Amino acid sequence: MPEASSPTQTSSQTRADDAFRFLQAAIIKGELAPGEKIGEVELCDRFNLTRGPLREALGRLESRGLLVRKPHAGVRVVSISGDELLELYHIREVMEGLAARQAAERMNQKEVAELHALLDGHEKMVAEAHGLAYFQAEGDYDFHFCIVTGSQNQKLVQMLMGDLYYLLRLYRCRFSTAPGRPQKALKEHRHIAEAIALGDGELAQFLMQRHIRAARNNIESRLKDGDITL
Amino acid sequence: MPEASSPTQTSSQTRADDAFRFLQAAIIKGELAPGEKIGEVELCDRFNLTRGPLREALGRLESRGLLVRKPHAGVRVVSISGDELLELYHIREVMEGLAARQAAERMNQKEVAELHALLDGHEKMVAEAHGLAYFQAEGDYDFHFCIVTGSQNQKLVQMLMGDLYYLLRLYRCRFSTAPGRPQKALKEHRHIAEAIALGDGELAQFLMQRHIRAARNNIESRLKDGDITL
DNA sequence: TGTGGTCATATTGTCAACAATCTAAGCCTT
DNA sequence: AAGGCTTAGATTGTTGACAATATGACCACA
Repeated sequence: MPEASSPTQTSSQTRADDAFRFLQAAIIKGELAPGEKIGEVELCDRFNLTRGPLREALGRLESRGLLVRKPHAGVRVVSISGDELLELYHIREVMEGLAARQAAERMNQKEVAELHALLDGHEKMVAEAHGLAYFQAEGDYDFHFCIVTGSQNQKLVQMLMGDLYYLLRLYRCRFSTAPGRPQKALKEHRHIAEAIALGDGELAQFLMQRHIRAARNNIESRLKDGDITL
Repeated sequence: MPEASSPTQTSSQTRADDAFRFLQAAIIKGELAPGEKIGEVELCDRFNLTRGPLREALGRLESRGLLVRKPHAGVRVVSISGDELLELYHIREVMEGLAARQAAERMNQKEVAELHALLDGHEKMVAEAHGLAYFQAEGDYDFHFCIVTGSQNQKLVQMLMGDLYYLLRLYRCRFSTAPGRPQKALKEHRHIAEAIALGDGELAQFLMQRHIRAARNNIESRLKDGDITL
């Protein structure tokens, strides 16, 4: 069992917050593997926690879908099937479509300029990777994150960030990029950003949905081809 | 402070489950009012719980958006603004649209027949209320619940049931019915069910989205007219 | 060898006590 | 009267011990 991310002292308000962060990071990094059964006592030893805050963190991670808890029997890291992954993409499609529409209606000029600048940075990145990768850093530098935030629909942000994104991140690095896909994805991002800049909500929604549907179709065909197993 | 729902002994697996159920019911019934600050010790006295399971229940309710917790400062029942309510309806529109589409693709003939029977029962109910109300019991007898379940998209069910429906139920009984609206809503339900029976996912999605948009528009105009304050 | 029963141990759920933090009341100054 | 400071008490967060439940090892029997 490799040693997990080292917990360093931080400015969080509660130990439960710490616990949540440690565990989530360990899950996303695969240090706690999908399907793996994990025990409270072991986790407490490993992350230097006591059971109270740990249990609270487990509850939060459960509500995010990252863990599956069974009363009296313990906790497993979630493991989702190919079909379930595709269902997540269906949900993502409609929700991010809505986010793009609302972003088009609500983002101001400064924010739109920042979005374009973000894409300029991404374009440089793709070029440096010789078109072989389009890796987006998490958080503020992620295109999708910026659109969802730009929707200014707090509940939508919360649901996507809380319920979907972390779950999807368990799997994202599994999909090596199809040839030419980074440039294409970047172009699609550009089109979406342009629709948003024009305030054309309907078009932004349409383009975002198409973009995510393309990703879903890609995953679906690769699952069928047996290129990927989950 | 009126006495809350009486906790009766049930067959749940943990006291945390009990606590969750008691509290959720009290919130939905308005016994714990929107915006109200609630204290752990008081809740323990009231529901005959200890703080461990109670805190776990509070965490779950927080993740469902029914409570707002602030570290070291306590818990409040959520209170959402008119704008926030309308945002929820936007989300509901796209997600239930997806649910209707997937239900059209996946529900079998028996399930579709049950859906029609459900609507027959609703029609009788509306007639008995002389067109003045279209009250749907929660759970299995709720049209929307049946559609979402019929989508067979587990994550979608979970997100709608876990993140949206209970929140919306805090507010539903606030909206007295516009004249003629029950019959209209029932007719819209019928159309949706017919599209599902035909397996026409696109039409089912369109009709469901229109149905929910109508509800949102109704709420929006009444908020603007000052008919309703939250 | 396979199946069922028993029991010890490990693990999860709960409890009560202690620690940490916040809030409101009281007092003093302007 | 209003504002600021201090402190006691209330409340929330954590801890460790005990209770409840599940699991796996071992044994007996067919």
